[in-house]
Amino acid sequence: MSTNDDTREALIEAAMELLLERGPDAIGLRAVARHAGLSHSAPYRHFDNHDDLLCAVAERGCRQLWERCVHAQSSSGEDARARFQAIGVTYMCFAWEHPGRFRVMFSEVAAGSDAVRSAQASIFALASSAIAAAQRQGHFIQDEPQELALVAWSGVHGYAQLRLGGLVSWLGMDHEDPVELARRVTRKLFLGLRA
Amino acid sequence: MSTNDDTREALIEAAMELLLERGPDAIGLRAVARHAGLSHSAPYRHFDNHDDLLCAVAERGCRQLWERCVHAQSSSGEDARARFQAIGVTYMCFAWEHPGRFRVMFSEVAAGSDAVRSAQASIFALASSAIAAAQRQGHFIQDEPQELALVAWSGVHGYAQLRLGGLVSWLGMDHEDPVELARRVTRKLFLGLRA
DNA sequence: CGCTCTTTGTGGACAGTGTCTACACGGGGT
DNA sequence: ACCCCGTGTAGACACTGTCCACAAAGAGCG
Repeated sequence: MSTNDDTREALIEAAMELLLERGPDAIGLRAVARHAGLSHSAPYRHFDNHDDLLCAVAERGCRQLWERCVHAQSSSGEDARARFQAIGVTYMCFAWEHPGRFRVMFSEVAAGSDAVRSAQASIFALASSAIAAAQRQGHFIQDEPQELALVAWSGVHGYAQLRLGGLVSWLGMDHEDPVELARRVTRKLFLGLRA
Repeated sequence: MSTNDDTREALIEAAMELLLERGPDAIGLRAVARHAGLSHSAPYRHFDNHDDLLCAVAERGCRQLWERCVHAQSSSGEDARARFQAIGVTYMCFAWEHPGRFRVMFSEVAAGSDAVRSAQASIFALASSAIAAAQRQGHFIQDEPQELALVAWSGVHGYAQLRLGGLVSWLGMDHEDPVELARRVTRKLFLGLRA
């Protein structure tokens, strides 16, 4: 319930560590409290719910991803198309490097949280404005930017999700450099499949 | 452990009903057994594990989706591009109509099962061969079909996943006909974003 | 027939979980 | 000095996954 708190932060941090070490199922309310050196019911002073904790973790993950995307975009020159591609590649690599975080960010309970959705919306807005810039430079087709962003995000997100599901390694493509593969996929999304 | 069994089928069926009515979290081992009118430990005669049950329903879901894709493809004419698009639209609509099933099919535990992965591979193979056909008709670019299928599937799967996450309704696009929207997205994936 | 052995189902038990409630402490405002 | 209120604790309850020991029921075989 509280807004400004220190132990709340410690609990989220403990949850992130547990998530990193043992995956999403390890973030139980009691396990997190134990990991933070607190009693089993302490978290209820800072979170409504188990789901509430998960949403806090998801929100933090979204903000981290957003930061990385912002940084990748701003450090890749002036060409709007390159900037846009940098966002996509960063997104894919984030999912690849932090599978647990990514899973929580787009889990079912996270989907029901307004805070998480607004954090996701920031990422979407970033992609959307990058697309608008690329449109102004004449690289992208002249269409509703929102819808283009939806399509682009679908491609990037789907690739990330399928990779987490093990598809890429099942296809025998996992020996490739993840960054290079991500680049190829984003380029194909950009160019389309049409002959 | 057993291979041919009737109650095993009943348990899976009970799990599917529970999944439909109350979502993925409702498929507990005990809850499923109760729903099937059995004792709490009966499922252990037919499944190794809770995860094993989940994988069985995931596998069944994959096979259902595969059947629907096959049917959609075969009942949409001779044009290879239309056949390919039919698969994508069917995939998106399946996720939209059966969100619980879809979530289980691509959950973390399902990703660890060989049976599920081979069921997913059937879907991928379907898309892959549809792409090869479209290439032969000159509709698709001449590139490794496997990689094209990966990109196409990424787009379709990502859209489905994001829609489940509530993104589409958050964008205010949920008043549109889902089939029509799915068509637009697949067309954009086909055409690409390039000007 | 009677005897085993395997399969299937049952209930009991244990640890672990989410959640609620009752209690203890400690600092800030009146 | 007093009393709240925010924070932390332990206890309890129902529920879960999992394992174990047991019962019934049938198959194969002397």
